[in-house]
Amino acid sequence: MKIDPDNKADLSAQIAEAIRDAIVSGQLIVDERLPSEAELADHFAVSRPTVREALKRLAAQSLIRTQRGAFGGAFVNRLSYPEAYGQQITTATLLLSMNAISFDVACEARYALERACTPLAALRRTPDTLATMRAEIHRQGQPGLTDESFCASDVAFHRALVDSAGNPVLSYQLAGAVEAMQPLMNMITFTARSREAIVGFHTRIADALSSSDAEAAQTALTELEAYTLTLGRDVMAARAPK
Amino acid sequence: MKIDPDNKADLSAQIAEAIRDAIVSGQLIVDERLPSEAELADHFAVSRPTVREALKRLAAQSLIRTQRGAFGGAFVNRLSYPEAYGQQITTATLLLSMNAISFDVACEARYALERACTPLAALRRTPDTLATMRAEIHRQGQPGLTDESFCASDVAFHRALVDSAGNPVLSYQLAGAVEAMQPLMNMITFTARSREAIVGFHTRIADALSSSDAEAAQTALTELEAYTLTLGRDVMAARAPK
DNA sequence: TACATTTAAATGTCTGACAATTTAAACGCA
DNA sequence: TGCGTTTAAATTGTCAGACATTTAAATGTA
Repeated sequence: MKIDPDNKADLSAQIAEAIRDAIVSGQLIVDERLPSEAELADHFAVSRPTVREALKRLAAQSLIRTQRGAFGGAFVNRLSYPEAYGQQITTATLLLSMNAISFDVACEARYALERACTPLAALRRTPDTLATMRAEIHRQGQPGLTDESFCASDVAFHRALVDSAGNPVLSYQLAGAVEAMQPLMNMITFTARSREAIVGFHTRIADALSSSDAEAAQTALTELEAYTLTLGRDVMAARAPK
Repeated sequence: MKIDPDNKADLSAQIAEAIRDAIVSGQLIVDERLPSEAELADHFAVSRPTVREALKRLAAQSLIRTQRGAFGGAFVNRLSYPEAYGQQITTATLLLSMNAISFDVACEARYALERACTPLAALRRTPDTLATMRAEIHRQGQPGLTDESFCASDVAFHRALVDSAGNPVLSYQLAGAVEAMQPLMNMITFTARSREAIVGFHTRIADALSSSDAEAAQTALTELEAYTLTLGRDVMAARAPK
């Protein structure tokens, strides 16, 4: 873990980077304990608050975890799937909300990625994931549902679809794409008719996966994409009239 | 921006969360200046170092940037694509390296995602992205190339393929999938024969995109996936003999 | 042995100070 | 007045030292 010469950037950022490099390069392995804050301060010739700021940076990225008490300290953290999901989702959500991404572009990306899952999902869907999809479809048909709950159920349905592919890396990658769309979808007011149409598409997708018909599932997804696009465009048109 | 009651978790983590919530919920908008550290310390009734640790957590996630001097301070940062790419890549790389993901699973996810891009790429590929792909193919044919350089060029080729789809959100999502594979691919020793085979697949893909033949591109990608899989399996078999 | 107590090591937090940096305002000068 | 220079103020970056809190090992005791 090397030192920092006469770089004039923030010391805490430099130190964080040095430790991060040590982790990604394998010099520090999972569950290994880092030197104590005092030792790190000594090693880098800085004060303890500066070291602490560096460690907090790493903690924010789930690269380390800290434990108080004797024989506590900072440990290299095994990045778990849930943590990775979470980071993926917040990053994707922020990227979309802060960069004026058009509904069309986000929608296209999302459905393209979901279509990538259907061949695998048709092969590997389990009774479990199918049941989840059916349950969400049923919920989406309930009359009293708010738009937000409908959206949340929509997300749950699509996550089940993605998980059906039985590939955790794929699930991780798509978590951001699916979840980050929710704020955009939440702007849509779902009429009884549009809900009915969406439930219809969902049913077709679930049926196709049940019978392992990847092609039918893709077709239904593509039609759902086109339909979602028209809904989104209506909202955008209503938002920016004139 | 609300306070924290009698939660006994780290104060800096709680404060970071409070500010993050304010950002994602839109209470704080892009380029808006946060209160000074002293004011935040006062507001949350903690000391300045504690506030600073919270701010460093947010800075590590590119949620804020800081500026020194009078009228400096912490500002809500617009998450740019390059930053998002970077986070995506480091997270995906760590997830793969720390969780004993099998080569097969990672490979499957990557090619499934890339296949999702081909229909769009066939429609929208530009002379620019095609030229990049051709250039990388040419480089991959050079004799003196090290295995690492070959890998890097392979990544560049696939990124060009993804970028051909002309959808920045899709490019962002796939950055992790493509780049995170590189450490795994780097374990492979590419013989002259395997390089020739890979260049052949790449050429077929580029040709297919040139002539807007999405189906041919998908077929070539699928065959490349199968071929990569055999290479990876050979390495894994050699690694864990007995 | 089993349980309670002590102790030591580490992180979490606070206080107060100074350094470095940057901008706006004040000032001086033609 | 107009413009360049200086000064002052605000803010983050860093440091030193201290105390509080937590945790597990070591120790003592019945």
